[in-house]
Amino acid sequence: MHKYSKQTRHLLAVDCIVFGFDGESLKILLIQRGFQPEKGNWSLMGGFVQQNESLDQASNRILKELTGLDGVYLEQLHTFGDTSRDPIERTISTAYFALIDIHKYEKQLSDDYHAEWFPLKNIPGLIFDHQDMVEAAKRRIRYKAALHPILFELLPDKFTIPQLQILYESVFNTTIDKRNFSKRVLATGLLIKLSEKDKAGSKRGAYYYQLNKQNYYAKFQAFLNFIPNPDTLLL
Amino acid sequence: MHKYSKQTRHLLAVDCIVFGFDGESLKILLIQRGFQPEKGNWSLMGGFVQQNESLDQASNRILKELTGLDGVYLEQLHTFGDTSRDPIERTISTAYFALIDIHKYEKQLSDDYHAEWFPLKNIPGLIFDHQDMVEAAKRRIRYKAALHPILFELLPDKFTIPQLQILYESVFNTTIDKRNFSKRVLATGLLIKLSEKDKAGSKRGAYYYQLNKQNYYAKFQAFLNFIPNPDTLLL
DNA sequence: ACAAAAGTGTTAAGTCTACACCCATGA
DNA sequence: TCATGGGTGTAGACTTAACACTTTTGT
Repeated sequence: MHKYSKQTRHLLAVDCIVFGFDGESLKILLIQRGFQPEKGNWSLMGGFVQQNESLDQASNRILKELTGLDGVYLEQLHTFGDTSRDPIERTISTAYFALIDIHKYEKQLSDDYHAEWFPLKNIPGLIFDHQDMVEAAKRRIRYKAALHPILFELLPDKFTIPQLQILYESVFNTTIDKRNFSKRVLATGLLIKLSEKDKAGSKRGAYYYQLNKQNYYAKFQAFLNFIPNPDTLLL
Repeated sequence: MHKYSKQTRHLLAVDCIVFGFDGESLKILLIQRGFQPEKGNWSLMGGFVQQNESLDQASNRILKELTGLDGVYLEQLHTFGDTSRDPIERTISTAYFALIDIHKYEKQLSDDYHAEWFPLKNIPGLIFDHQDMVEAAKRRIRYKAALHPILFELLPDKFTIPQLQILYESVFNTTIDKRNFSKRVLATGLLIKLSEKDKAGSKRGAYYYQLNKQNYYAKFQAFLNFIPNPDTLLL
């Protein structure tokens, strides 16, 4: 059969916004672009989609090539298609966002890949429309986290309730009463209490918890409502 | 400056899922594909993205060309990029969904464009991965409508509360107590009661309401909670 | 012994759900 | 006059928000 021979063909890229949490604030991972134009400027992890790979495959490949990350939470965000978003040549880019446990990869990212973490409040100027992508990703992660337990993807396997609370507080830029917070999270049935304690944050130590993976997958789509007044959310 | 000359270029399409509500059930609009392959089979409204238009522009153009629709609610849904989704040649497609007042366009759509409405429960076989797109759009509209007042886009300018309730019930495939429903919707401050009544549905007649546009835009992002138990929702 | 963070329970306010009757009208 | 759909209020259950003290332990 014939091909669609009369149609214009386009450059297609994928860009990845990688979120991490270091115990204090939400951060995103940036690299210095390795080629012209804008060589040396801060950029999301991006690359062109090849002929024989799907978009999901492309995002995974690019993330792996540029950061070594593999098998992480990765979700399509939005496709950015303004005609002049890349000044060299028109390129449509599908943005993905990833959530990772920052500590698991910290050294590898900086040593091997020269990627750097920037707190969301303090992002440097980015190339092209990457700033817009970051904004969209921030909105999406907030929106989704208000309803679904995705933020666990940012924590290590074992974590404490105070750590979890700080994460929620920093994502939503709010403060939550710790009594109410712990009641809520425990009521979800998503956490398994371990006997071990984390003594790093205090003398007394805080109990470690683990995700109950079964309940996690089962309840992933259920609404959560960890956040008292989710009025400021945008889609 | 140079172009990205070594990179593969791709065919890029846009497909639109158009939702309408006829007072009984949610429907989507389909057309019979006008060219090979799969000529004559049911299809979403789709077309290729041209060199000098953004994705948003492309979706608006294609919708207008194939249905005459213009200025309607249109939102990007997801980009489908599997390598073999179009058997002729690899094509990446960004899906958009539209919400329209079905009665406003009914005649024009069938007479001029030979587009047909199908109830969501009874969609014919569709070309390529259009079935997946429809599924994704159904999920998205439910999800978003559970939280934001988008369903008003499906109603005429003046509508009654019973009409609105039937719409919500059919989108969520549930039944809602009418006393609680009207309390809820009125409490949002989104509705303006008119003195006129709709006598079509009953002898007594039901009051018409209009959207309070100011509050609508202001509260669009606020969570609503019209739906009693939104547990079955997916993103 | 004291500083610093962890852990826990109660009460009042607010919200949600379930539920039933009267109204207006055209046929 | 009666059948049909429209419109409205309340009480009990439940959920949420606000709030403070005790525990543990390293220094």
